[in-house]
Amino acid sequence: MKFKKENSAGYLVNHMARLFAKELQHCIAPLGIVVGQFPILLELWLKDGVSQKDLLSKIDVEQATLANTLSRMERDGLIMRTKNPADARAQLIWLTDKARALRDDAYDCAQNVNTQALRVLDESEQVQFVEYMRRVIGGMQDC
Amino acid sequence: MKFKKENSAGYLVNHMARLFAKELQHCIAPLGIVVGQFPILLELWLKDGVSQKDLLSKIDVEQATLANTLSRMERDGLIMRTKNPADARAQLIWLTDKARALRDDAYDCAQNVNTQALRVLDESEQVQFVEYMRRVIGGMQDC
DNA sequence: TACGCTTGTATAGCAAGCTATGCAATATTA
DNA sequence: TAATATTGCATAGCTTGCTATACAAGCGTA
Repeated sequence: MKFKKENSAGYLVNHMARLFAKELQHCIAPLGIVVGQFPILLELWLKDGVSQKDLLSKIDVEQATLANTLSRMERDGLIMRTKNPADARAQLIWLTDKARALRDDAYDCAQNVNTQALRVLDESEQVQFVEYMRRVIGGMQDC
Repeated sequence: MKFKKENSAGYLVNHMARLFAKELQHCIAPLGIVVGQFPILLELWLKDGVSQKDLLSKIDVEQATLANTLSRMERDGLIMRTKNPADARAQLIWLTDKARALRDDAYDCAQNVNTQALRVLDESEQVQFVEYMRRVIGGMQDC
């Protein structure tokens, strides 16, 4: 009848996620971006001029979450939207120069947070840890 | 100059945490509770009649987050607050009978979610995974 | 072509997290 | 004891996430 949170994967995962987010937040705040925008920027740095739907397929959040985050990014001058000539419902999403310029610094932040966070594990443990997470996520997605 | 989210611990941790929360949410919704209340209930099931400060020391969220969640729990009839005779600033937090009755079902939910989520790992991998998380969290807390 | 289904996006409304700040009650100290 | 500092909690205001719903534009089909 006991339940120890220190042994509960769910509890630990939640706690760890908040610690990661806090660290990343700290590092990217000076760049003028926030954590929820990060995955979107990662995709747009690879390729912009895409529809919201295209973006959605590459990002693991719900459509409504993406739409809201995009609104804030537009407000903050990180993206611009143009008409999609092929479909009047959709728009094309473009990075601004400002957002483009942040890329390398942002990459560095993410790398540093990961490195710092995983420094308590040795090289092979780190690989295993990431591998475990990928497997767990994979298993949870096809339910 | 590349940054792959599939290899980024931070990205995976965040994604995994949302999947866990979604699963737990699903399971406990019929009980009339929500995920943010879970850690608080876990502590109160062990011992209630405590101050907010006592609770805070056992729960890994900020004070403001706890205060807000407690308000919603009071609204939802899960807790009651009484005056603390020893200190007029503080209050004592008590579970209602309704909340007390949910305990075993809630434990089951949490156990089931953990079991399901980790089923892709074998016994020893599960132990390692949890151990890794504890170490990472430990390392991130004393920064 | 007109009707209805599907698709792309937006909006409403909520929970849960954060930082920053306010404020009254207690404690400390000059 | 009066002034000041600390403590316990609440509130404001924001982001990020969710579900549910709305709605216009496009598509398919009778």
